[in-house]
Amino acid sequence: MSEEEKIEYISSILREKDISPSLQRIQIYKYLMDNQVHPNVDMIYRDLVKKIPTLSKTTVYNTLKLFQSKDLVSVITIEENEARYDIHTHLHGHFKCLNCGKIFDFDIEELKFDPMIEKENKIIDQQLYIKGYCKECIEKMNKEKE
Amino acid sequence: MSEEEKIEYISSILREKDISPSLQRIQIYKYLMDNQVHPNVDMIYRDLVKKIPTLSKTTVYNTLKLFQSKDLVSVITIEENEARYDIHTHLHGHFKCLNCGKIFDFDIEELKFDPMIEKENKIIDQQLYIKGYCKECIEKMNKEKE
DNA sequence: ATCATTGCAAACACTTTGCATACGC
DNA sequence: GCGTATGCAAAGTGTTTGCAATGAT
Repeated sequence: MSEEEKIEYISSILREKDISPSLQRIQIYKYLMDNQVHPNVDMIYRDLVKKIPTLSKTTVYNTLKLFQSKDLVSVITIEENEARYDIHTHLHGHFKCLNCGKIFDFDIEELKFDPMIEKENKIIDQQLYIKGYCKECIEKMNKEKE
Repeated sequence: MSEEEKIEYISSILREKDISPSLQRIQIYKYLMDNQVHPNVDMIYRDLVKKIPTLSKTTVYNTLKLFQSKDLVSVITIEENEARYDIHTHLHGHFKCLNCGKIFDFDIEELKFDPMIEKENKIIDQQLYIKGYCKECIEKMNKEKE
């Protein structure tokens, strides 16, 4: 997809949700598409302000809140101190390495829990978070031991 | 279990983890035992300051951090803006009602995901969060419609 | 011209830090 | 008496709010 095509594609997604596709909104959405690393507000701001020098953090906050309310992005609260954002896709889990801080996705086949939960309550969003030590950090730690 | 027995029991748990069982620490642990509603720091502080008038929020923060590091409590980050605390027990999920704000536990039989995740990485903690509308709120909303 | 969007600055809320006081062995 | 635990006050950090300036149709 060319850059222009991508922008047109994003614009159509936004229009479908009754969001007027401003420069800032398109770029924030594009950033989330291109950088699926679950960025926080600061990362989004610091990278995009290079392209849009007048950009303010408030706009990033406003836009993400808008996207959230329209179900375009989901918030990941695996970190205790800050929100991270993810383009809304299929159900997947998030693994956070307690050593290097990296957060990566993994596929979930199925979440098995008491079916009454689903029957009695209305589920809007599900998040599975796993914390631990990632493959790379474990290997590094093992090497250091030698 | 009598009150004294409970305090003795908590003291032994703390001592096992090399934590000297001070009045504050015992009462914070007891609060988490007695009130399994996933309180935040403010709830713990507001209730306990009635019993311990000199209590400070700093102590609540310090103590919870200490308990966390000793694996006595787990932090629930289902809320975007604040941490909630839970006595460390068996694996269970948390459901948060987007209407009334209540958070309740539910049992998980099994978490099914790619076994490579478990093989390659070291899992320390797992959290499953579900957000939606709870039974009571759904019933209330349906009644209001009539 | 009007309405929506943006962005600055200030306010907010939760949490952490520095340091002096108080407590326990 | 000495080391740890406590608690006040201030600072820090992520986020929200109020409002004026800007932009789009």
